[in-house]
Amino acid sequence: MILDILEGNTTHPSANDIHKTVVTKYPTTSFSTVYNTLEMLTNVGELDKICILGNVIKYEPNTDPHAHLLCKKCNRIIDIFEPYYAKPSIRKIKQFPHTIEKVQEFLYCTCASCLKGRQGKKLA
Amino acid sequence: MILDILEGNTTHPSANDIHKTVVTKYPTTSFSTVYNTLEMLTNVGELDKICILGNVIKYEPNTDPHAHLLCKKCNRIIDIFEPYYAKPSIRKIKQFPHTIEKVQEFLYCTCASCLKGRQGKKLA
DNA sequence: TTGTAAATAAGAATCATTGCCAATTATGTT
DNA sequence: AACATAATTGGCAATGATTCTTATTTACAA
Repeated sequence: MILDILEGNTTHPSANDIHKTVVTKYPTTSFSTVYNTLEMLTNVGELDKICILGNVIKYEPNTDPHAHLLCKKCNRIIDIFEPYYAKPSIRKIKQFPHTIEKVQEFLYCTCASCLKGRQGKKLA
Repeated sequence: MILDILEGNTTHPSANDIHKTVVTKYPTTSFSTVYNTLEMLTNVGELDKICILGNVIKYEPNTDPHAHLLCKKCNRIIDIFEPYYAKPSIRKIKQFPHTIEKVQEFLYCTCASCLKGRQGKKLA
């Protein structure tokens, strides 16, 4: 069910968000199980964790390389695939050849909606 | 004193690390003061916060654009200025013109020392 | 000196995450 | 089916980084 919740989900939910959804169907589900499952799914490569400046960990079902745009006004996280994202050109780092397994790129900005003064409620 | 500790420091210390150093000279210094000072220095642009996947916040005195290499074996954070780092080409993002204020890039890897089997103690 | 504002210390509060363990469930074997 | 064993789960306590609160101290100005 956790995979179903995350499949195609672009809202980057936290463990707490996911738990809230799961308990509507399986009311006794504990946080342990949610965290264990998310950890397992991350380890097998189904999910990525993203964490912005010490806030809660969010779970990203789209593991294709892409950047995340972080709006300081509304706290929303927006996936950016093109054209900013720097595709890993690993060989260029002579000190660390062939060892980079993952790249995370965070772009701090004011999002388009907030720029136009029509952003929604600020997320937690 | 906190600025002095961080000046030229490439170890990316945490608030706790900084507090430990400060109390050797000013034994009554509280965490409140350390956190308040770090927050203030961040707000005036002297420091950047960096946070890796839910670990503690580390403080980076070098605010020049650069990437961070994160070794999974020894947990060390290494500054990378060239040639990987994608310099912000902000104008290329049509959806978000002229609004990107900061870019953070994290490269997950095994560092050169660990590759050669001579890494130091794993950091906390 | 005296009043007022700012900074600080101390510790409690918060809260996401992890750890622990007993209870439950699944799996495999006769 | 009955049993043994392993894996998963639920409940909740523990952890620990960060924030909050409040009284106290310090800095500054009139």
